[in-house]
Amino acid sequence: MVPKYSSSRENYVKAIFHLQEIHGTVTTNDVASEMQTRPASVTDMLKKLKAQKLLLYEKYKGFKLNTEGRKVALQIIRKHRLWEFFLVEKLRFGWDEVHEIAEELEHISSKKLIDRLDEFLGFPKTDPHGDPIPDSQGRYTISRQVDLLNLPVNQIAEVSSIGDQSVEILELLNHKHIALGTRLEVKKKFAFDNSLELKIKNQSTVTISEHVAKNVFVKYDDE
Amino acid sequence: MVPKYSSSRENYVKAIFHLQEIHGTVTTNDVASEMQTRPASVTDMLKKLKAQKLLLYEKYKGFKLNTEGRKVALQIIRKHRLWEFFLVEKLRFGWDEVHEIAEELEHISSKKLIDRLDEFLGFPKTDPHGDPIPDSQGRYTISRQVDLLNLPVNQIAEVSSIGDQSVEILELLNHKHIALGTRLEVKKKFAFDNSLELKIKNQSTVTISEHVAKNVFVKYDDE
DNA sequence: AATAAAATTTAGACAAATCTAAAAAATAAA
DNA sequence: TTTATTTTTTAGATTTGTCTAAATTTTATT
Repeated sequence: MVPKYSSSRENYVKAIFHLQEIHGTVTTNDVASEMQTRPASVTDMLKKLKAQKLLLYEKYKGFKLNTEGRKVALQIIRKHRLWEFFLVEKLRFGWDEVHEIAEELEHISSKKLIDRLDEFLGFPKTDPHGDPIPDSQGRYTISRQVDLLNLPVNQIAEVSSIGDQSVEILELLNHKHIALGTRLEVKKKFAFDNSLELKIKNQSTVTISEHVAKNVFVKYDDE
Repeated sequence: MVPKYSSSRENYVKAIFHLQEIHGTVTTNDVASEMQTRPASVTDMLKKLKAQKLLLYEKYKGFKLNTEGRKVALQIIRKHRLWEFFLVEKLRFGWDEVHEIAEELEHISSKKLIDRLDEFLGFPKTDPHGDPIPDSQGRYTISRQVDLLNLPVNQIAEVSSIGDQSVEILELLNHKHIALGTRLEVKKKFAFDNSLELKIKNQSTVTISEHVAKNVFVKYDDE
């Protein structure tokens, strides 16, 4: 009934996973600065993670998680993001205040708990920040979040957030039937003023200015 | 943002609180056997708790929590019981499987989290085992859980659990309109066969056998 | 009241996670 | 390709929580 890995070990695995997603390979200093700790402490932990067979590591060379390590990382990320979703959707927290609490909750060990929570929340695909939530097998779909200017033409996407929170832009978007969750695609880009022509799914075709496009963020599945 | 007390310290405080509720005063051996640890470890921790001013302790004498210690204990108990309630009511766990998970969740530090959870759950007064949940100030109403044979005559009480889980007893109780949460009182006790006459609140008067009475547990506010 | 038994505490050790300061290895620069 | 710089690792301490074995204090029993 004792957790397989300590909170500390889990935090290292999570940090390494995060860094190797960005840079491919990971260094001791990277981890130290990511985790606000000392390089010597990182080295100490690397040895333990290697002994536990979560890590490919030879001293003075770079390192990365092996398959088992990635599996562990994805389960922690799953827990973190499901708890964040819970805090925002059920307990009415703002998305800016949930991270710290989820840092604690992600270390609760029960697998059954997290699977039941997932079900209770309706199997959400992304957390309140738009990041994907791995399923109980660790599978997830990478969705990219970009503003409309950077959305490839003919790529179907879903509105995930609005940059500018002014009443004015919301009024404009509302008029054009664009809201959070709306599925749409860019049909044409006009180089002259960077305005866009959008096809709102199952709806009309509308035109928006560069200024608006910059403030509408969408996500779409990669590949 | 670091928790004020470690999980280990919190577990000791909780155990001491539990024991002093039962026996008034607490001994080193009591705590050791309650926590499945060694007396020497208890002594070590007592010193730390005393240094932290949670405990009245002189060596070789007994000890007990001071006001601050009791406050801390009640907040942990509050968290434990609210999480148990959540697990049973929202995530459909059985009450026999929630204790261990709540042992972990009770150490999550955010006060705001627990107050929001309390609100989300509708400010429940008791956990799934019928034990009282302290409010955010640590106040709670003691309710006693007894079987119907031991319920004083004319004492209004609420059905809190059923001992025997057979289909047969549930069918019988269902027929007599007795369910979890039903409010009732004992009007008459027949010494001949220990059968009881009950008044179901806002409903009929019914008679049940000793066998049934033994398996129906109720709770009522003390004093 | 003296002694036996039980409870409690101390002394000293250990594991986990962290740190500082110094040494070693790898990389960059002259 | 030496030398200088940066990165990484080691050596040795520290803190927290735990343990065993021995010593001490309290309580119970003749």
